[in-house]
Amino acid sequence: MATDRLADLEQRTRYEPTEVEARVFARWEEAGVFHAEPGGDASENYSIAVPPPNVTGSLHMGHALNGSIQDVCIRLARMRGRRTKWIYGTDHAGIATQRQVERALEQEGTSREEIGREAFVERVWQWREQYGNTITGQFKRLGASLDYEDERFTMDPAYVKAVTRVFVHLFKKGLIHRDNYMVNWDPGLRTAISDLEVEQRKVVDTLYLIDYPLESGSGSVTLATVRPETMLADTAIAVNPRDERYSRLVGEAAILPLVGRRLTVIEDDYVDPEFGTGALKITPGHDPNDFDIGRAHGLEEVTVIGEDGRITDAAPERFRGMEVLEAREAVVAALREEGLISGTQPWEHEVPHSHRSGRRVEPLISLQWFCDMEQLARPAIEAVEEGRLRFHPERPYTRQYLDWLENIRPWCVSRQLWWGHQIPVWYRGEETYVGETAPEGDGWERDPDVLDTWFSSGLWPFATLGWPDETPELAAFYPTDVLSTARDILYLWVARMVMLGVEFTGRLPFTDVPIHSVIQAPDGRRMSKSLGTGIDPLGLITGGERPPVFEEGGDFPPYGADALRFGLLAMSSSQDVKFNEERVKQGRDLANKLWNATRLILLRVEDVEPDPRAAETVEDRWIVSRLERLTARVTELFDEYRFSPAALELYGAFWSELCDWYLEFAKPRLYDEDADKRAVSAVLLHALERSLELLHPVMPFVTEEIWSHLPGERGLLAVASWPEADESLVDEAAEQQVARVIAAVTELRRYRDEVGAKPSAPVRGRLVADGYEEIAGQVARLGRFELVEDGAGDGEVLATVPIPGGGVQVLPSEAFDPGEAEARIAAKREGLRAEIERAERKLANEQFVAKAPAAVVEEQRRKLAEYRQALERLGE
RNA sequence: GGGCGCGUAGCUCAGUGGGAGAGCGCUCGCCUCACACGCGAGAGGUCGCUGGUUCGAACCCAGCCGCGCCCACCA
Repeated sequence: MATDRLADLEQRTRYEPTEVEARVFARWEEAGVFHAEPGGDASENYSIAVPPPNVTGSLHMGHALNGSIQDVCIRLARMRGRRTKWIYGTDHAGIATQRQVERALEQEGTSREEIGREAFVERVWQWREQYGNTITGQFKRLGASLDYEDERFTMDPAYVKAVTRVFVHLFKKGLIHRDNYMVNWDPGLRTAISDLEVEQRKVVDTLYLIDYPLESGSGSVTLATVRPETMLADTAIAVNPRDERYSRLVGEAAILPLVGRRLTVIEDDYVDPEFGTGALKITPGHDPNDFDIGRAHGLEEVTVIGEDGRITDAAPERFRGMEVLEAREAVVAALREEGLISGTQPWEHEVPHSHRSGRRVEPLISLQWFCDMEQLARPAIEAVEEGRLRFHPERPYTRQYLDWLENIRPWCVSRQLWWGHQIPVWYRGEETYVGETAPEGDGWERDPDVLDTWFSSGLWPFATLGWPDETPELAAFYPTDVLSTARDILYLWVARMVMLGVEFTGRLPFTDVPIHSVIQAPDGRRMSKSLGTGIDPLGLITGGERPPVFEEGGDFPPYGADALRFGLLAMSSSQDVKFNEERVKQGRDLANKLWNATRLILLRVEDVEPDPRAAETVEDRWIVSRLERLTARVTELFDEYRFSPAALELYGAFWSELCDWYLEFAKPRLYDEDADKRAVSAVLLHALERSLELLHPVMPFVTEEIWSHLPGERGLLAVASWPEADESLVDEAAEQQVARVIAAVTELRRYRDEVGAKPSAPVRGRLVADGYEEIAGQVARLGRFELVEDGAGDGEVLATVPIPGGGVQVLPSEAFDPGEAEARIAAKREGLRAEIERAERKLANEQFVAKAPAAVVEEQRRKLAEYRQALERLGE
């Protein structure tokens, strides 16, 4: 059996992720390691609620990065022995999902209006059945150790109950009310959207100057607007009270062209006398500022643009039914005809657009449900101020979060959609009923609107665990620990979860919020499906066509999930970064390196227990010590949510220290058939075991696969213990000594390279240096020198290669022609002289010696002495 | 309009007060008995610019130039 295991290793000289990953994942699932039965207390358990992807969505780069980050946290906690649950589920994603199904209906030549609400909602459920689990398979492919056995959906009956409970509670508390108010209307989706779903885009419009004749007949007032069509809804003209140019007009009236309405001239401080003509047309029905001014002055609110984006019957007949842009042209033409346009100019400004449909937002007065947020915001602010809720990195997110909450405005929660949580309000005539279930009696009609998707996602961390029922899951896993996200949904989702979590559970839903990079396309543009700049993470895992955003074409090689995870973690930080395929390649190479280092070790070691205390040589003590430091460092970085440095640190330590140096140091003992290999075997197995443990959260597949090849019965790595750094194994002396050996070997290799020594022939030399007693053989072997004792016939010393603590005298040999070495020695002397001069200058500076810390000064003195010695040896 | 961030090797990015780093790319030499997805050696940065603070600045401060993000109701 052990021989089978080794034969397998012997044959596979390359790590093949595709073949391994499916098999390893199946082992995890069979063992049930991703699911934890509720028990214990939330404070000792560990949980994360995954940001729920859209039901019909598929894995994009953001999911892949965020999934990798969360999986690191989850696997780390699991290895630390905590009862760990990564809460899984999907979001019904109101608008996005509804749009997909609408498009499908359009393909079939029908529409949601045609089939009716009930049938439409039924269709969406079918859609979800059909496309709803794509992403589950993709998360598994990534190796995400989510609790797939316990999947939630924001439209599950239990979740609906939670949403309803919350709405009713907030209503009874007086925080939710219905009002006619100005909202952001998306004419494409035909629904109201919240302020957060609006994005400002720079647009060049035409600014029109329009003359409004005065009622008195004595001239006119000129007004500026970029939206002439809205003049049809003007109900006043405002000027600044301190603006003397207009003071005689206050209280007078103008006549609205094309309409004939009488517009009183009012005074309001909002108007900037410096801007435009200093007079402002007031359109309370179609402009948020004018709306406020209108309410303050009790002006009439006229609506000329309807929810369908067309001109309403409130406008003169000739404009009715027109689209907004059509109406704009018609109004301008009509005004021109009357000679009332006194000028135009191009006008660049920011215009609100719908984040979802991309359409220009139409500010409209509409009857909607609003939630007052100020009261809910207070504890959410305090939690951050008191350090109970932390963002990582702290800057700039803490400040941004606080600024937003401190200036929070009412949240428009109703949406004119069919797919979502229908608002639990019923009407009968003038009566309104708000409750968790339909009211008794006939004639009640339910409010047709649904709630903003973010209203239900705001309950995610506790509604997924069964709230409002007091379930065992809720007791065991709420509050959760971490909420990982990109910054784009900090307000939209994170802040709202905090507010609602505190309001309904009395506790923060999580305590730490790591915020990761947004990964851009390689050309620096946003990754987006519509721009064609998206990169499918699955294509990188399994190998697939390289999308056109890459300069080079062709297919991705099958990098594997570990490589993608490593790459994403290594390339990300808090800053936005361009996608970098090289990092993924680096991850693949690391997996292969791990595999092959394993082959060397397992095919050569004796069957002993891994044991760092078996170290017998200085190199052994060195690697053991380095691994302890690595353990401490990586643990610290993970705990600080600094995944990129952690991944790179692991890579560097494993590759350079373990593979490039320690494995080379170990080879003589491994390959010597007569040697007692027990000590080196115990240390090698320890080094491998420790490396696998530390790398497992980042690269779970390859580490688990290798783990299964280790000798002995050891169960799954996924549930092995996370190592704790052991101070007593840190060995300063060994670290210093091996650092000198490494420097010495590098010097010798460089010398060989520069004098053009034949690759296979050793250079003869004599070691004249202190501190290499135990390890001179290693220096000679790795530096490819043949070190001889003093003796007759050594020949002339051709040169001295300076190494820490002395030098190596080079003696004549077959390896190279001595003439070629001279230039190199001269250059070396030059370099040393420069170093000596720099150090001398620094030490001659009295201020430096007086004010710099003693250790810094001492270090300079030490270096100076070292360089002087080296120069001396080179025959200055 | 307000706030925040970035500008470091050809490319992508680390690095917050004591001699400039990584990966890839490049040059030279190696199929050396784990790995060519490899091994060894090397070249390559006046750390955006200008001042200042400091014994000492990529790092702290001020200004400028160039990019980017967030927030905001100036027609």
